[in-house]
Amino acid sequence: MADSRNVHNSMFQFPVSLSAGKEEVSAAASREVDFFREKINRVDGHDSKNTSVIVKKENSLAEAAPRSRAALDVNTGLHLLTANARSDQSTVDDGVSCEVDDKRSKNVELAQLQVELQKMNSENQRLKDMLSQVTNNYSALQMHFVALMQQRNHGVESNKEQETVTAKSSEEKKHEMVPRQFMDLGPSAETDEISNSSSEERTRSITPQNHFEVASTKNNGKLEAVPYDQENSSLRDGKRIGGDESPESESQGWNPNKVQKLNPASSANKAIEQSAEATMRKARVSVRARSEAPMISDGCQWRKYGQKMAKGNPCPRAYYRCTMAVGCPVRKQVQRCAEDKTILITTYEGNHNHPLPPAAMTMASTTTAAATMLLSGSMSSADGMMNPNLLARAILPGCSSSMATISASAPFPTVTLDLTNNTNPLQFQRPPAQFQVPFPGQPQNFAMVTAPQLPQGFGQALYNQSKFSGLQLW
DNA sequence: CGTATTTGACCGGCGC
DNA sequence: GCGCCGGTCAAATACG
Repeated sequence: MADSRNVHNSMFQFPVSLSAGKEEVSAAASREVDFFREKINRVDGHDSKNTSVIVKKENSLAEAAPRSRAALDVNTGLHLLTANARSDQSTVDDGVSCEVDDKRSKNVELAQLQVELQKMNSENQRLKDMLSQVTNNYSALQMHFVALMQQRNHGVESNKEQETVTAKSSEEKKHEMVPRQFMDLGPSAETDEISNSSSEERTRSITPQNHFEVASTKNNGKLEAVPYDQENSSLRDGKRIGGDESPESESQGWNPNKVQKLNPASSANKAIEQSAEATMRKARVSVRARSEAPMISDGCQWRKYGQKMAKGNPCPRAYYRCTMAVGCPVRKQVQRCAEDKTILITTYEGNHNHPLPPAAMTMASTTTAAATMLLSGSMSSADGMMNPNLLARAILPGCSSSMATISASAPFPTVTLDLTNNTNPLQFQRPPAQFQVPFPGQPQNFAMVTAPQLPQGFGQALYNQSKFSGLQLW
């Protein structure tokens, strides 16, 4: 619980501290299509549909202020209010005779209202935080639940999968009794099954946690030397209790092969988790959205490091890496759809090793959730599609239908989130091995991205989820 | 002048 | 082994 609390603290703090940065990012990327701007504005503007709890509060306050100011006075203890109310009354009843008093009382009333407003804002913020915390806990629980469901399923039919998965090294083969060892990026199952950790560790592992200092200090500027993402780091957390925090072990996660060479005496558990990390690194989440801009704005800072002509597509593919933190392993590819150049395909890879502004957390949590869900259930072609519905529902619970595609085809498992509002999404890019999953539409908790082109209901649902769950995975 | 972007070179994986 | 291809690097260039 202590860890969990710390996580919450950090999560609630960094959006505030980074809010200015977010604005800068948005300003700098003014030409980008900012999918989250609308949501942010709505957050600030207290969108009524999405923030029902908060809005309820605000509405009641807004209405209460003019109507029953006396009642508010009782609550706030501001005696001036009563006087103001009386002065109001006098203004109505005897406005001509007391002009000076009326002016003064109006000023006082104004000041008092401002005080009230400030109080309400602070309380609103507090409520927001509380709600985020609750949502976060809920999300963590659901993540854990999904992981456990996958775990149960794999417990039944994991032999074949394990043969495939563990064929990579003899060391790993020694641990065939450990289900989901390779496919599980979810820290929860890892700690559950391998380290038999306590519930406290489990809670921490499934709770978003950042180890930014570790990640940033251990790398020397080379992205390849930074295997860390938050989930991986939290995954490691369960193991790191053992005490191995050497930079060498840090770098091992990036390349499992190198791991074996560098540290032949490493335990199989390590190999397992390193493999999982490497797999997580390869997990991809692709977002399709209509955009005239060269790149969608997802709240992060990106630096272009390459551009290539991809085969079969006249449009070049641009490669970006996240520059919000030194050594952040997250990269993304941006490419226009060959068939429909208005569609921008953004593929995210990896997890951020740093706090994100709220706008970025929307997308980031989506991709992380997608990747985690995908990898927790799709590491082998036979098993990966075992429960696509579960995965899909976890990632995109608010989608009505045909909004996401889960692909376990080579080379990397990929989740594609289609925001183009097409009735037949991904018809061009979907390889035969891919799955397309319809989603029953009950908004739950995972974040999602939205685009201006989205139908209102969908956008709202996504916004609902993203606003609160954006905090949960990062 | 510092930072970001461009772009050709390079590298590793993979199929033949 | 060779060539193709995707991805990355890094020097050159552009930009503010």
